[in-house]
Amino acid sequence: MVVVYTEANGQLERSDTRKEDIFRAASSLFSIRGYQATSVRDIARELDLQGGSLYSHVASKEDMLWEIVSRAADAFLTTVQPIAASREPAPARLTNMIAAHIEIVVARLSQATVFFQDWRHLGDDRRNEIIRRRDAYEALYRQVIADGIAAGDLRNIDPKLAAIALLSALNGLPGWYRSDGPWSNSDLASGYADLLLAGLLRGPSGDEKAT
Amino acid sequence: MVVVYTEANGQLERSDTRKEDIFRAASSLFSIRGYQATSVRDIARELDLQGGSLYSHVASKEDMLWEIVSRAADAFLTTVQPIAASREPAPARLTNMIAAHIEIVVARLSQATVFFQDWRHLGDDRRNEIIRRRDAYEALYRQVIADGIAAGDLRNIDPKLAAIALLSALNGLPGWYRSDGPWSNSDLASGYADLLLAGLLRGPSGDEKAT
DNA sequence: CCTACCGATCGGTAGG
DNA sequence: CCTACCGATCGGTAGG
Repeated sequence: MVVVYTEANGQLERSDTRKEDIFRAASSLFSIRGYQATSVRDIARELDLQGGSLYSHVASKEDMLWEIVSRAADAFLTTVQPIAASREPAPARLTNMIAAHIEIVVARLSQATVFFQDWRHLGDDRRNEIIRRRDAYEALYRQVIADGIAAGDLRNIDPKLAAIALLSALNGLPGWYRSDGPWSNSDLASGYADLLLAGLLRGPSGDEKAT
Repeated sequence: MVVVYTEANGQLERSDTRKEDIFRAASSLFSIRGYQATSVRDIARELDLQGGSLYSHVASKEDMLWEIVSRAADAFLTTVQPIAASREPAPARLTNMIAAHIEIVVARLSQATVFFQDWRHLGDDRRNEIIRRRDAYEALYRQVIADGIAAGDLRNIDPKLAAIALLSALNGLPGWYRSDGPWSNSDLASGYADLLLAGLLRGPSGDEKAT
C-alpha cells in the first residue's frame, strides 16, 4: 500500500493514494449526478475497478459522502474562524471572510458542491453534526455583522437576516461558478464581496459619491 | 372521476382531484428527501394506495417531477415578467420583483424547494427546457439592473454578476425559510428586498444618512 | 483487487 | 385501484 501525507482540515493526515483517488472520483460524480443517483459501481468504473473492490478501502457509500462533506465543512470553519476573530474593523473582516469562502469554493469546487447539495443524505448523527457546524459557521458572520452595527460601521439591520442573505448568496456560488467563466477568480471575489458588503454598509455605498 | 378546475400557470387547467393529491404528496416528499431518495411506493403510501396504483394517474415518476418543476418555473416567470416590463424606475421594479419572488416561495414552499433542488434529475429534453426558463428568468433581473445603471439609479456594477448574486440569495430562501420562523412574511420580504437592493443602489444606502 | 454471489428494493406492467 | 409479478439495479460480503 502506497502511503503519503496530505493536508486536510489544516493538519497532516496519513492516507494512501488509492483512498484519495476514491475521494476525488466520488466528489466529482456526487457533484454532477448527486449522491443518490451515483452508484458505488459508477465510482469503481471511474477508477477501472470492479464494483465490490471499493470496499477494500471504504466501509460504506455513506462513509465516502461523510468524508467529503465533513472535510468541506471543516475547511470553511477553520479558514474563516480566525478571520472573524481578528482585530480588524467589521467591514474589513467581512470582506476577508467572503474572499476566503470564495477561494475555498473555487479551489475545491466539487467537494463544496457535494457539501451544499448532499449533506441531507447523511445518517441522523452525522447530519446533526453537519447542521451544528453550519450553525457555527453562520454564527461567525452573524457576530461580525452585529459587531459592525454596534461600532456604527454597518446599517442597523437584523444581523441574522443579513447573515442568512449573505451566506445564501455565497452558497449559490457552486451552482453557477465555472472555472472557464467570464470572471477571473480575483475579479469574482472582489466583485462579489463588494456587492454583498455594499448592502450592509452605512453611508454612501461603494465607489459612487452620495447624491 | 372527479373533475375540478384549478389555477395553474395563470390559466385554468382541467384536472381531477386525485392527480392534485398526488402532486401535493410528491411535492412534499421530494422536497424533504429529494427526488432520487423518494420511491413511488413512498408517495403511494402517503395517499393510502398500493404501489402500482399511482400509475392509473401518472405515466412515470419523472412525469411527477416535471409537473412540479415546470409549474414552479412558470409561476416565477409569469409573475415576475410583467413587473420587469412595467414602466416604473428600475429600483422600484427590482423591489417588486424580489417581493413577488418571495411570495411565490412562501406560498408554494415544497414545490419551490423541489424546483431548485431536483431539476437536474429530469431527462435531457426537459432539463434543457428548464435551463432555458431559468436563463430567461435571470435575464429579467439582468435587464432591469442594466436599465437602472443606464438611468443612473444603480451603481456601475456588472449586471450579470449582480443578477446572479441577487438570484443566489433568493434561491437560498427555500433552504432556510420556515413558516414558523422569527419573521412575518411581509417583514421578510421587505427586509430581504431592502438588503439586496441596498447593495446595488447609488448614493446613500437605505435608511441611513450619508456620512 | 476479482469473481460470484446475497437479499432488498427499485420503477413499471398485466390482468382483473 | 389491487394483486402479483417483471427485469434491473442497488449496497454490501465471502472467499480467494
